[in-house]
Amino acid sequence: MEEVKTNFIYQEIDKDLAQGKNGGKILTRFPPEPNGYLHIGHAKSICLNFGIAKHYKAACNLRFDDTNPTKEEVEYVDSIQEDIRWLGFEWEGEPKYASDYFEQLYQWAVLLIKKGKAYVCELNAEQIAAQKGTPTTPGQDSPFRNRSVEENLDLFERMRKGEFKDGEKILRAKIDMASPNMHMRDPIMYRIIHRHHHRTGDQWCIYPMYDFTHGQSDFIEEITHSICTLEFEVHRPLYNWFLDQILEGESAPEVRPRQIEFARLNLNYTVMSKRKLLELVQKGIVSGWDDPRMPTISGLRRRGYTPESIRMFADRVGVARRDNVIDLALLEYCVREDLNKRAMRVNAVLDPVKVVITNYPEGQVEMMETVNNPEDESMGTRELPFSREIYIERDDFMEEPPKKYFRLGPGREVRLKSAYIIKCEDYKKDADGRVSEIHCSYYPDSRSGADTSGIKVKGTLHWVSAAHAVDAEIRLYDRLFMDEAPDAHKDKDFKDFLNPESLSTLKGCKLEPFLAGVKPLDHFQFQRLGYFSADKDSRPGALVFNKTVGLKDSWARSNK
RNA sequence: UGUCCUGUGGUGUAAUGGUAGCACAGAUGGUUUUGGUCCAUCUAGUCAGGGUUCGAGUCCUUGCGGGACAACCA
Repeated sequence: MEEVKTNFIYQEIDKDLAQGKNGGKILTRFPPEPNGYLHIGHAKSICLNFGIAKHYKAACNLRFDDTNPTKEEVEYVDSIQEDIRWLGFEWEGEPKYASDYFEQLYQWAVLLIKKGKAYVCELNAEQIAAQKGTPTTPGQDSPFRNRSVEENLDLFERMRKGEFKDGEKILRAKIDMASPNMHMRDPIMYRIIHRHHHRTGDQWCIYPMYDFTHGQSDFIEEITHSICTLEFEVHRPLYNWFLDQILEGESAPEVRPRQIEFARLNLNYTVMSKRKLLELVQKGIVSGWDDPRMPTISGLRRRGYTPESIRMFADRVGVARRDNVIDLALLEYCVREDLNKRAMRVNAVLDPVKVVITNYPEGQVEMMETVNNPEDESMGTRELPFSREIYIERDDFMEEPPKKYFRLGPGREVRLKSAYIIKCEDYKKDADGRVSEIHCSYYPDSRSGADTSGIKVKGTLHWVSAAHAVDAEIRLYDRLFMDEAPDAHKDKDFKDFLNPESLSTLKGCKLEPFLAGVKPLDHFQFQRLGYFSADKDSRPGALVFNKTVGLKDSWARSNK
């Protein structure tokens, strides 16, 4: 039962299939450049490409677009694979690399030179920019545009041999310097970069540009549908032009890749460009690519998001061609939706205040049975220790509570979840006027599951037994940026909108003893608070939890 | 003052010439030993004008709004 939402890309593929294109074959690809970690925007693309493969019972390749050794690193290659697998997808065969095709690409470049469709140009970057024109004015031909084929061949071969320095020469396609499409104005095919490449080592000192690489790599792999984001739309004529050139005079191939663009994902209160995310990492504004405030896959994972929740999100945002900004609330909804059904309910008190149950026998401990997840009976039950002194949330007591406050206050009664009903008899304050201890009585005949007291209360509180509680550090997160579109302000840097309170670390939190032995990335609902999971920094005796997302809180909302 | 893309509730996304639907967000009520979940109800939309048609969100046209394109990045 694949409930894949339909979108225009599926419709285009269906049309191609109906026309008998590509021999009925479907093959997609996910083509990251290994120059950063994957983020939630990539997750949309991954779910789309792998989702199409799954829907059509076809496959999806993973191909690293590694044509720029100045930016790419093995660390990124590894993290990308880990993230895709974690999301629940498996690519076809071994990971592929554009660098696997360097020799073939070189031969195709030679072919273009021989056809008089490419030339070696000696203009520098500024000169090229200057003669390129603007979107509204045509460019001018390079003085090197009409070199002989022989000279171009010789020069290009010497470029490969390393006879020239970086930037000294480039290979350009000879198309049309007056084209209204800037990308058709004799685009650069190869540039000289004397730099070690993470896979080909020092074998090459010339590297093909994206435009001369991507379409041909798709062709080599027999990708049928090359799906990318909207900014590549203006590249499509060039994508097709290069394919036309290398296919000219050949018999028609079985598969001719087709580029289709869709609108990238934008999230409010978030930046999504790898360049900006890298800056946050490099400047130490966040702790790393996997900082739980980052919109990276690794950040979301550490934050406690599940692969299922991210896939659900990708499914719900849809795929179209118009620009969009998705509300962060939808992402949060998806993770709540998933975790609600799966997360074990436990008790944790983030900001503890002690309650002494004055009529409860000193030294007595009762084990209270409690359900692990009311949404899933199969998750069973467990026992919680109850004793004379417990902790409750400081928020759950008010000296002068308003009428609609259902929690504890002088003379008020509440249910302790899975335990007794208590009544507040008295409380103490410290020198600063802070409530330091609350004294309550309990109703022995109100025990959960065996309540014969007949008392009705409006509120139920979570709690932990003071003597049995384990301490933990809990990290709470708020959005990283205070502005809905931090990178959309012309005169301001996106970092001007950083939220100084995006991380708050709580120490001395009190957890029920069950939590002492949990593993990182196990998901829990801290009853009445939200979803949490143990951080990778967590150690036995020094527990650390991350708040993934809070529960919906209509009380807090109505009090705003 | 170019070329291309794109305009459907607050935010997304369907409707492929035939009843504008779904989700999130928001509001209200019910259930509840989580102020959660769940259930019910409500709010709110085709950018504007003209045209074609029995019938237009959809096709044509003219405007207007938004976006992309001038890296030896991808």
